[in-house]
Order: sequence, then C-alpha cells, then structure tokens
Amino acid sequence: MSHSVGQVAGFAGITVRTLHHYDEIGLLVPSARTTAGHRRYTDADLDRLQQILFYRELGFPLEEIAVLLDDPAADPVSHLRRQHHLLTARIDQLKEMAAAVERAMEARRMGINLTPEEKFEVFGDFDPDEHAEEAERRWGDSAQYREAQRRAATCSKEDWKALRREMDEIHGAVADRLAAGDPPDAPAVTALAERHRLFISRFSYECDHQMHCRLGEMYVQDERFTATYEAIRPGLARYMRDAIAANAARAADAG
Amino acid sequence: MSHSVGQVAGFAGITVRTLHHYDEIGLLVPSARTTAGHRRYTDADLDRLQQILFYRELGFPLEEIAVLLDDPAADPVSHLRRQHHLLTARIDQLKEMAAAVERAMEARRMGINLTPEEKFEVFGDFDPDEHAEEAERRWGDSAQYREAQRRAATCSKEDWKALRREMDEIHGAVADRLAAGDPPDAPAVTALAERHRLFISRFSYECDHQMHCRLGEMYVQDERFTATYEAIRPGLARYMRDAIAANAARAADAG
DNA sequence: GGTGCTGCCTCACGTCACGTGAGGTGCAAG
DNA sequence: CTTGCACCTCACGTGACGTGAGGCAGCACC
Repeated sequence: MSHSVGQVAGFAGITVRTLHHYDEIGLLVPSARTTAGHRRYTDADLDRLQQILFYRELGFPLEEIAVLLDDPAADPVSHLRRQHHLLTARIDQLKEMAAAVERAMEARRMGINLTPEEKFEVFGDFDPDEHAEEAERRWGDSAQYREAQRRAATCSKEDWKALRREMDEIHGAVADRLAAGDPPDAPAVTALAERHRLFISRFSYECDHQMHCRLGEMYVQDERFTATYEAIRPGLARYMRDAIAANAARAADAG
Repeated sequence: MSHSVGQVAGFAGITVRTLHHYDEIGLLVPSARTTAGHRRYTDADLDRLQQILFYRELGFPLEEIAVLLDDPAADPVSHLRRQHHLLTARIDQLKEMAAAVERAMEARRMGINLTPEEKFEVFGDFDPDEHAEEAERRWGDSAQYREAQRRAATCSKEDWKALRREMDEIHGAVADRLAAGDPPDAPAVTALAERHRLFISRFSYECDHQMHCRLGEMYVQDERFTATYEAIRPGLARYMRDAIAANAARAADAG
C-alpha cells in the first residue's frame, strides 16, 4: 500500500538522497510518516514522482516542474500530451544533430570541408542574421587550416590513396551506367549502390540502408556534395540517390 | 582569423562566462591573448568548442570531455562515429519514452491502468528481477486507486459517456466487418480505421497515420490492449492493426 | 581633452540538484 | 543483547555555471 524511501528509490532508479531533496524543497512530500519519522510514499506520490522524473529527463528545473504539477488546471492527459510534444521535439532535434554528424562524416570521407556556421547551427541557438558580416570572412578559408584538417583525417597517405581509388572506381562505374542509359533500379546499378554502401561501412562508418538513403538525399540537397558528383558526370547526384533508394527497396523486399 | 569571447559566445549560443569557465578549468584555453589580456580564439579552438558542446549536449561531464578530446589516439573521425552512436542511442531511448507516453495516453483513453513497473521502466535503470517480490503486490491493485485514476481522467461523466459510446460504435462497426469477412484493406474498413484515427485526434491527442500505426502494433503486442479488443470479438486486435496499416498506406498513396 | 559607452578583464560569492559523510534511532534476527 | 540494516537529520562538498563588483582599453562625441 505505501512504500519506504529505499523501495521507491530502487524502483524509480534514483537515490534516497534525491527523494530527501524533493521532500526538502516541497516537490514531492510523502503523504505520510511512520511514528519513527520514516517517509511513506503512496501510489499517488509515485504517480507524481513519475511525472517529476519525466519532466526532469526533459531538462526542466525542479521549481518549474513543481509549478507544472501543482497547476490545478492541468489534468493528467494534458501532461501526457505536453510530454509527448516535448519528446518528439527533442527527438527531431537529435535527429538533426545526427544528420549533421552524418554530413560531417561524409564530408570528411569525400574531402569536403564544412563552414563554421554549419558546424554550430545544429545547436539551435544559432541566428544567421546575427553575424552576417561575420560570415563573410569564413574561418575555414585558410589553406593552412584545410591542410591541417585533411592531415588529421588521413590515417596514412597510402590508405587514403587506396580509398580514393576504390571510391573513384565506384563513382566511375555508376557514371558509366548513367551514360549507358540504365535506369537507377537496374540490377547492375543497385549492385553498385550496394557496393558503395559496403565500401562506406568497411572504411568509414557503419552505414545501413536507411542511413545510406539519407546520404543519397544529401547528395542532391547539399550543394557541396551535388557539385562533387556533378563534376564527375552531370546528373550523377540524382542518379546516385535514386540508385541508393532502389537498392534499399530491393534489400527491404528481399529481407 | 581569430575571435574574441563575445564573438565566439554569440556564435556558439553560449555565454561569455561559460567560455571563461572552460578557460579556468583548462577545457578550452584560447590559443592566444592580446597585449590587453583579451582572449583570442583560433579556428582550431572553435573546432574544439564544437566538440565540447556536442559531448555536453549528450550529458558528459566537462572533465570527461577533456579526457576524450585530449586522447591522442582519438582522431576526429572516431569522435564523429562515437557521437553518431551516442545520438542514435539517445534517440532510441527517447522514442521508447514517447512510445510509453503513447501507451499511457491510449490506456487512459481506453480506461486501462498501467502497472507501476511499466510506469518506471522507460527510465532504463529498471531491473525487473531486482524487486521480484515487490512486483507481487502491485501498487495499482487497489480499487480505490483505480477509481481515483479514473476520476482524474474523466473531465465530466457525460463527456466520458459520450466518448465511450462513439468508441464502442466504431469498435462494433469494425467487428461487424470482421464478422462479414471483409479484408482489412477493404474501403469500408479503412474508412472505419480513419474514423477511429480522427476520433482519437479530436477527443484525446493529435494522432497522425504514423502514430496510429504504432497504436495498431500496440493492440496486438500489448496484452492489455489485445485483451480489450479480443473481448469485443476474437481476432479484432490483429484486424484493427491491419485495417489501420491499410488506411495509412491508402493515405500515403493519396497524399 | 574630458566624458561616456562598449567590451573585455579578474575576483568572488550565489545557485541548483544533488553527493557524501557524520552521528543517531528503531527494530528484527542471530 | 548486540549486530546489522534501513532509516533519520544536519551539514558541508561539488559541478557547471550565473551574477554582480570594480577596473582597464579603445573609440566617439562634444
């Protein structure tokens, strides 16, 4: 029926001290005490604790959580709605950060440098207008800096050359299929897409079909990647994306 | 070429004090100072700051971040890989939390109560074996508590009754289609699924097709929901899920 | 050439959400 | 009966900054 601090702490994955603290600041005052002064938490207290931990996980300060939970106009359902909203927003933000990391990895793999604006913009607090004239003299424009970047990315010159050679080979083969007029979902083309994916997985980072598709989208949407592919052969960026998508669809059907 | 504290702070969306702090603890010491003692941050410093903010966002303590970044055996690519790994892990965790919230919302909507274990298990630190005997006397088993829950969820008795009536009507209509032998993707059935979705959106929480599909999965995977549907008519849980999926596919094709 | 403003500096104490003992109590088992 | 365990209440420590206080550097304007 009612529970001790230790039980609640173990149950909720927090420490006893945390419960003491929440009691001290009035955020979660146990509904009862034993004659010996031991805290006793009821089921309603646990419900409240669950809400507290949820909002805490989402980064709310404890005082604010108290305000939210003590709001008499807020029923449990409205809390759930708000939590769901906050969660999806946070998930989207993290997905953008993950996409930024993927961009950075892919850029490194292909030897492209990102501008500093792009480096920070994933953190959200970034307003491009705020430093318009600052953006002019781009930090990454020194050849010396680019060289340092490149050296850091290169394990050894020979490794790097081998990677370039294989990548160029794949790109060239895909460009040939495009020139030959093959559709992007032709078996020969999706096979090349698969080889592209496996190549990345082996030498750079684990790349499943979903991530590979995101890369493909990037090739047409990010002008730096588009430029790289269009330089090999006009239309190759889109063709690569479509081939990657077709290969993913093929794999999904097979699996 | 090099930047002042104010510039960097504005750029990265942090305060000047934070940069001072990172300087104090040796996490990010600017490469240079002017004769007046003003901090000057180079491009390499900004790269490091970006890494710092990334790891900080992922919840690392500053001291640990310093260790990570000062590890001579860690090249930039390994950082990116680790960050991507951490991000996807965090995203998965938040997705599970969101799913738990969806379960809670749907449970409330359908008048089912979750056990306290289920309430806390999304926080991850939860080990079911750890309190096996504790699980026996489930907190939610008191009729009094369930009643309190139900009262809290109910805006007014009449509202609640109206909702029940409409929901029962939809469920009954779907059960009839199942009894009639209609396939789940029959227009009449997907129309009912769409009505179900809109009903939830109107009276409970915004429910797009994607979320609706997750709900459908829940109906067959979560025994409490399964039991609720099977009680209406055997096979209805799966039938609902398939109808919902078919309706979502139909909407995707149309859109 | 003073005056004021802005941006930077260095202490140094405040805060939030706890962590970490120190020292004492209640009670069930050996 | 004492040993052990879980609980209690101070009370100070900590991490990651926030928030002034008091002061210097350079530039604009009167």
